[in-house]
Formats: sequence, C-alpha cells, structure tokens
Amino acid sequence: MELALTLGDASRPFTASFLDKDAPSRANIGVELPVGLGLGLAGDCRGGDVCPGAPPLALSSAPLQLDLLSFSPAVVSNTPQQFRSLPWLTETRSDPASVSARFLDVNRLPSAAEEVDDCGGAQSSPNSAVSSFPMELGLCSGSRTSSKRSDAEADDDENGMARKKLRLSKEQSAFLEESFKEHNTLNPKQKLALAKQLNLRPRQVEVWFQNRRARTKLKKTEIDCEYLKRCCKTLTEENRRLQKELLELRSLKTSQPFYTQLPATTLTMCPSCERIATCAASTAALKPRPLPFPHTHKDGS
DNA sequence: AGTATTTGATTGGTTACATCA
DNA sequence: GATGATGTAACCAATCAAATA
Repeated sequence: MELALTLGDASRPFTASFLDKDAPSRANIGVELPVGLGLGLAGDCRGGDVCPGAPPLALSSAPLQLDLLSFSPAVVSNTPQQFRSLPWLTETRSDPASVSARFLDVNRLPSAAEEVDDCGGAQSSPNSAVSSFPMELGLCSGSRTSSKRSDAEADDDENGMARKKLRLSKEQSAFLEESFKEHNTLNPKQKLALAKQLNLRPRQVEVWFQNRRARTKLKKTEIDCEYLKRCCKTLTEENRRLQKELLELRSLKTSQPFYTQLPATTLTMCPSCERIATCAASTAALKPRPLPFPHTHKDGS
C-alpha cells in the first residue's frame, strides 16, 4: 500500500484564475488553487475519513477561492460610470476632461497638452498640495535608455525637491483595480489611456501594475505555502496512522501463527478498485494459486 | 510617540525584439 | 541571407521610504 500525493492536475494549470486573460470578468479577484491531494487509499480524501481535517482543507480538486480585492463593492458602485468603463473596452467613454476634473490628481495639475508619454507629458508644475516628483526634472523613466534612468531622476533631492510620495485616491485605485481585473498587464495604448483617464503619468500606471502583479504573486505564494503546509500536516498524520496500523497488523500476524502459514501473496489489493482480494488460503499452499486480478468490475473495467 | 503595514517609487538585472554593419 | 553587436522597451525581484493604521 502506498500513498500517492498529487499536487495539481496536469490537465489544469496551476495558475491564478485571474491571470487567465480569457477568463470571464469576475466580481472579485480570486485565486484558484487546483492542488488536488489525492491519497491512493481505499476511501480517499473525498470520503473524508482518511484525511482528518480534510473538509476545511478541501483536498479534492475543488478550487480554493480567495478574495484578494481590497475594495468593496460599495466603492465600485460609487465609482463613476465613466471610470468603470475601461478605455480599451469602449470607445464611447465620457470626456476625459470631466474625469480629470473630478479626479484631480494629487500628483500634479495637468495641462491639456500633456499626455503622450512619460517624457512628453507630465511637464506641468507640481503645484498640488501633495506634490510628487518635480516634473521639471524631465522624468523619463518610461523610456529608459541603456543607462536605465536619467541622472535627473536620481538626484531630485539634490535640487531641494525632497520627494513626496503621492497616494492615489480611492477612485483611482478602484479604477486601476478594475483595469487589473481585465488585464493584469497593459500594452502601451492601454497604459496611455488609463493614465489619461486617471490623470496620472503613464509611468505611474505602469508602476502601479508592476507593484500589483508583484504583490498578487506574493500573496498567492503565501497562500500556496500555507496550503501545502496543511497538506503536509495531513499527510504526516495519515502516515503516522498507517504506520500504526501496520504495526498492529504485524503484531496480529505474530500472535496468530495460523496466518503465518499463508502465502505472502494471499492478501492482494486490486489496483483498480483497491479492494482486498483473498485466495483460498487453505488450498493455496497446495495448488497453483489463481490470479486474483484482473477481475471484472461492474463498470466493465 | 512608536510600531507595523501598506503602497508608490527606484534600482539593477533579464529577456525579447528591432536595427545595423 | 546569416550573424553578432547594440539600443530599446517591458518585465521582474528586491528594496526603499512616505503615508497610513
């Protein structure tokens, strides 16, 4: 008898469902963990009796759904319609100018001319109360050269402009979350559209998505780790139980010598149905033993 | 006020792709 | 046309640090 641990299903990639770009939009971001823990035992985990603690563990192939979204439906419902319509999903969105007016960026006061890209845009003066990086420095991180970042980008403090970190507004964050649900990566067009709609620099949108991906991945890793720990614990317990059972069987064997005369192969497990099959033990020693398997199951197997 | 957490941003590395000699 | 060097862009992991709880 052996334990078979199956982590995952070859036919079902071990991925977070929301990473599946073809997956339909969900109400929230869920992480599916199709990590099946299959115990090759009579009465598997689905039966529940061999896997103590199995029900909460859901050791079957049922995916473990976890909500990673921080914003509540209320926030979403409060999100203006034009913000809920993603730029790349519809061409009939509201005037971005009105959006800009409503969601005035804490980071800057944009001019009408700015947009295009990280270099071309965001050249207006950072005269907001919570200003971020000085736009005059010509931050061009979106088009990094081989030297990666411009010198101006690195020494903003030297210009007496101590960097002040912006915090995106709830609406901006919620909209970015919505966008992330649709696409966890952005093409340049989408990035520009988002940046324009949210009144952010494309680089900020890019960074937000990068951070979001990284932190989603981290969270998923933590969840996976916890899950595997629990699987490990369950298997350890099961192993302990089986070891104990084995000891009991061995002691039974020694205390009842009648059985010791039986051939070792008298007890055989069908690999298909995992039923214990026995032969006519008394005659087994004298006659050639019939093979217990294969036998015919009800289903024809 | 001090601490932990969250989150925007930076840095350095890797990879893919385009261009050119 | 094939090949290597170079530049560019996108991404990621690690990290920092400001803002917030």
